Amino acid sequence: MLPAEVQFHILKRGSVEIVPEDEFLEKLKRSVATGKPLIVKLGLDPSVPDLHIGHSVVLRKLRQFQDLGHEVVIIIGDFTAMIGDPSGQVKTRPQLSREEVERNARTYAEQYCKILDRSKTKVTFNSEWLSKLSFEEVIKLASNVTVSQVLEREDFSRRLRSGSELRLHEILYPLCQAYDSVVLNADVEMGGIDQKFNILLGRELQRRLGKEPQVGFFMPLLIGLDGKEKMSKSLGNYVGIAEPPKEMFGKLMSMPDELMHDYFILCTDVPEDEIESILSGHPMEAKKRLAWEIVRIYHGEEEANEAKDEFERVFSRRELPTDVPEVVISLSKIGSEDGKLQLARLLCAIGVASSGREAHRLIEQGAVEINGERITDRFAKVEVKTGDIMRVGKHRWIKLIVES
RNA sequence: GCAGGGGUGCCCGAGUCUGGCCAAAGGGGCGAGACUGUAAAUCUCGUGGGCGCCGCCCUUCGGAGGUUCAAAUCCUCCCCCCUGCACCA
Repeated sequence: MLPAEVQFHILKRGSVEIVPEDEFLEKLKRSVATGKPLIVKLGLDPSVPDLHIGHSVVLRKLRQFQDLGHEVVIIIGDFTAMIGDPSGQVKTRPQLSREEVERNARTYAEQYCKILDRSKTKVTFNSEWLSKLSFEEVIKLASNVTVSQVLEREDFSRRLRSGSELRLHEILYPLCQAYDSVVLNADVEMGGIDQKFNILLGRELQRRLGKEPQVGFFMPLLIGLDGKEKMSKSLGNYVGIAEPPKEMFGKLMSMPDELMHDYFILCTDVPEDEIESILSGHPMEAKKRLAWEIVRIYHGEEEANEAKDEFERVFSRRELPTDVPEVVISLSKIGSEDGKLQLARLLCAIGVASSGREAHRLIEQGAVEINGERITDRFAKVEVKTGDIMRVGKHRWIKLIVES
C-alpha cells in the first residue's frame, strides 16, 4: 500500500470537496497502518437503465480507490427507487415497480465493469435491509433527524417556500440512504456534489448510532451536452457508457466548445498539462481528440479510430457513411404510375417523414437528395431502383431496395 | 370537509374577464437551410393532419352535454392536480 499522504494526493485530484478532509487523511493513515482497506460506498439509482459518462466521473474515482487497495461497495438503490427519489427537479421521479428496478439493475453490472475492477467490486441491493425494517424501527430511525435538518436541504426548502408539492416519503429518502451507510459501516461515501446533503446525513446518522462517521467525498457534476444542465438521461443531454462508438463520438462532437476542459479533466486520463496544450490548438481538433479519448475508454483504440474516420468522412467531407441502412420499398404499396412514384409518399413509406405535410416540408427545405441530386419540387415524381442512395438532411442516409 | 388556484399543441407558457381576426402569442426542444471549425457558434426558415397545396377542408385547448350563425373562451354536470385552512390518536 502506498503511504497515506500519497494516496490522499492522488485521490483528492478532481474532487470538489472532501468532508472533512483531515478525517479522510486519518482514515487513510489508519488503513495503511492496519492494512485494512477503507470501505468506500457508492449508491446508484436504478430508475434509469443506462449509465452515462456523468456517472463515470464518480466511477472513475472509485476505480482509483480500488487500485489503491480499498474496497468499493456499490449499492443499487432498488428499495429507494420504489419509493421514488426527489430528483431536485421540479417533479419527483416516478415510483418504479419491482420488475422495472430489477431489470435496470441487471444491466448495470456490464456497464460499470467497463470502469471498475469487477473482481474487487461488491454489489448489494439496499432492499436487502431496508425492506426488513419494521415501521417501528423506521420511526425510531427518523427520530434521529430533525425537521429543520431536513429542511436545510435547499431543494426541500425551496419547494416548501414556493408552495409547491413536497411529499412525506421524499423526506424519508435521504434517511434510507443514510441508513445504508450505517449498515455497511462505510468509511467513505462517494457522490456528486448534489448528493452532499444525503451523504452528510449518513455521516450524522452513523454518529448518532454510535458508529464511526463516514467521510463525504464529492465529485463535480458533469454538465450535459446542452452545456446548461447536469448530464441526465431524462434531459437527453447525455452520452451513454454503452452506446456504440460512432454514436458516442458524434454526440461528443456536438458539445459546446466551452465544455471541453471539464470533460478532459473528468472523463479522460489525459494529463493536465497536455490538456492545456490540446485546448490551445484548434477547437475542432481538440474536440476530436476528446471524443477519441472517451470512445477509447469504453470501446478500445481501434473502435475509436474508426469512429473518428467515420465522423470525418460523413461530416467533414460529406461522403457516404460506411454502413448505410437499407430500406425495402414496395412499388405497389406506395402506388406508382409507370414506375414513377411520388417522392413525398416515398419519404413517408420509408419512415423518414411521419406525415405528408412533413415530407413536403423536408423537400421544400432542400433536405432531400437522391444519388446526390437535390429535389425541391414537392410534387416531384421519381424513378428509383435498388441501390439508389437517398439522403435526408445532413446525416440521414438510406439505401433503397426496390420491390415491385 | 372548507376556501382558493389550475388542467392549452413534444415541454413550458399566453389567450378565457371583453365569444369570431385562434391550428391558437412567446420561449425551449426538435427539424431543415446558409455559413463554417463539427451534430460548436451565429443567422434564417419550419414545427397538428388531408388535398397537385399560395387556397380549401378536417380534428385539436381535462371529459360529457348545452347556449350561439360562431366557443380554448359563456352555462351545467363530472374527472383530475396543486396550495392554504380545518381535522390531528
